Amino acid sequence: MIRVRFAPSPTGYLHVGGARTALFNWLLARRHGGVFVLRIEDTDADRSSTDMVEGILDGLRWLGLDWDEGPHVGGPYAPYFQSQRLDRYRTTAERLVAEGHAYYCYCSPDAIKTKREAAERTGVAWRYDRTCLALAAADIAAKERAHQARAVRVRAPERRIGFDDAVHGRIEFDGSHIEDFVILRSDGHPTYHLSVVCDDVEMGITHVVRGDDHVSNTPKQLLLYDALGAPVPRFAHVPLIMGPDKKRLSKRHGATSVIEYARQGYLPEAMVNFLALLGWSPGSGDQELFTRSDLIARFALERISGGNAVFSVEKLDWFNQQYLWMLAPDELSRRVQPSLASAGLWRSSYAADRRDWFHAVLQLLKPRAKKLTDFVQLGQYFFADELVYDPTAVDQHLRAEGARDHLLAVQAALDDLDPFDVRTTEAAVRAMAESRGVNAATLIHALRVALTGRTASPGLFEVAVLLGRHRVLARISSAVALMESSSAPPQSHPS
RNA sequence: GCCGGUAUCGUCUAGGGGUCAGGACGGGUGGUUCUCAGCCAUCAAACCGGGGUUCGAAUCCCCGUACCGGUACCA
Repeated sequence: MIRVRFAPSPTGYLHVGGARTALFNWLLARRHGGVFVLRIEDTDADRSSTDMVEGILDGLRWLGLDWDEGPHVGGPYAPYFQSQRLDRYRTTAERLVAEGHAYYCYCSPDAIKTKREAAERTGVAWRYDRTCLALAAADIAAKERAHQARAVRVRAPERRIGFDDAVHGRIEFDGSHIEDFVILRSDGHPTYHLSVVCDDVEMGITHVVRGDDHVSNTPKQLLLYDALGAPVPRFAHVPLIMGPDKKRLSKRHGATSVIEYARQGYLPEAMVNFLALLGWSPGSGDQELFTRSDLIARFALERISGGNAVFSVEKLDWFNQQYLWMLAPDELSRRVQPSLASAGLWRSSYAADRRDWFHAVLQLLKPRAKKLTDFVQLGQYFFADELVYDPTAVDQHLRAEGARDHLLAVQAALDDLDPFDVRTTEAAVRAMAESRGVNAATLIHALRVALTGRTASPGLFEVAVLLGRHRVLARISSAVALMESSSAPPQSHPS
């Protein structure tokens, strides 16, 4: 039975890199009918908070990565918060000392820091000098009597140590580079190495899938597995996600939190598809779009790329657009609702008697939308009573020669058109253009600005019909009024 | 500095001793058209460098270089 875990430390929101690591773990578990454990690594109390924990859980829920054991759901190895497991780490550390795998170190962090800095100045690679390993029994007794603070260090053997990584293959380290590292701080808190290994062992984790930044920690943890007499899991170190400048992805590259992408109108299914293909590929075939079950069926650690990958918002946008288009009308309207609501443009009738109309509008706008939030801007003239005129558009098409008369004529023609549909409105406008001796485009452009306030929109006649005769006529009047009221200083809008 | 990892179009990648080095995003051009988007067609764009091994290397080996990560009583 495969057991994997995602073990975030709640010092921030769920980062896209963490999200992808979680996704890979989840895919592996689902692929093999295993268990996906969520464990919170909050041993660093200063930097952790319960708000952050919930933020991370929200991110995972949004992506649809459900965990089988962990916060809220519990499980046979509860608790799943490391801050509630501190006694186990302490006990384990004591056990390692008792068995001779570790020893107490009374050196103060400051003293060590001083030594290290001195060593670095002379260009020598620093390792803890084992001062306390050499302590005589009497010295130790004296320090104990004085209640001197002590940390626990592992006694690192001088042998080559390596492992077979699922993505990188064999990775080996020379023991001479591994120092006697601290596993239990003098305040009784474990360091990362101790807590991960303890928990991974106790929770029966079979595969450790984590970021590449952990490869150099692995030999130390291998030592711990060995000292504990525990079976070593299979490791898979997945490459990091970078910004467009190839630097570690950070806020200055844009959003890094998955929840931020949710807010920006991205769909979780698009994010999952995008993230899955960032550093992983199913191999054969040119397919880019994968459903969740496709991904589960094809996922394999061995197909994860070895190199870092650049996060491309452009490609994410494309995925999002693809998934947006696949949404059924009802589903699309349900998902667009929050964006419209926060812009103050949502009406409950859109889900009731005006449902069909609303669906038709979304359908018309859809090819122009990449994100859910795009519908706010794209559909402003459908959803708001007050039209927002783009000054450039007004200058260009409304203040044009004869525009006023053209619009008035079109208005009259549309007034008693029956029926009022795409075919009839188009025919009427084109006929009007011909009788007035102008290009149909001239009338269409002016009319578009009058109806939408802008130069770009879906097909003008589709827009007109969905707006409805009443609003069309009214907006033409408003446009004419606008021309008359502000005709004196035509285009005097500096800056 | 030391240790570890990685190197195929701008980006994500497929491939892997003999291929026209394939796809996708993005970009260019043309078409459709009332604008925008979309759609259709089409183009440009890559095997980090140097040595080997081999009939043949992008692919295997070595050496460089670049980039990324680590080098804590952070995780």
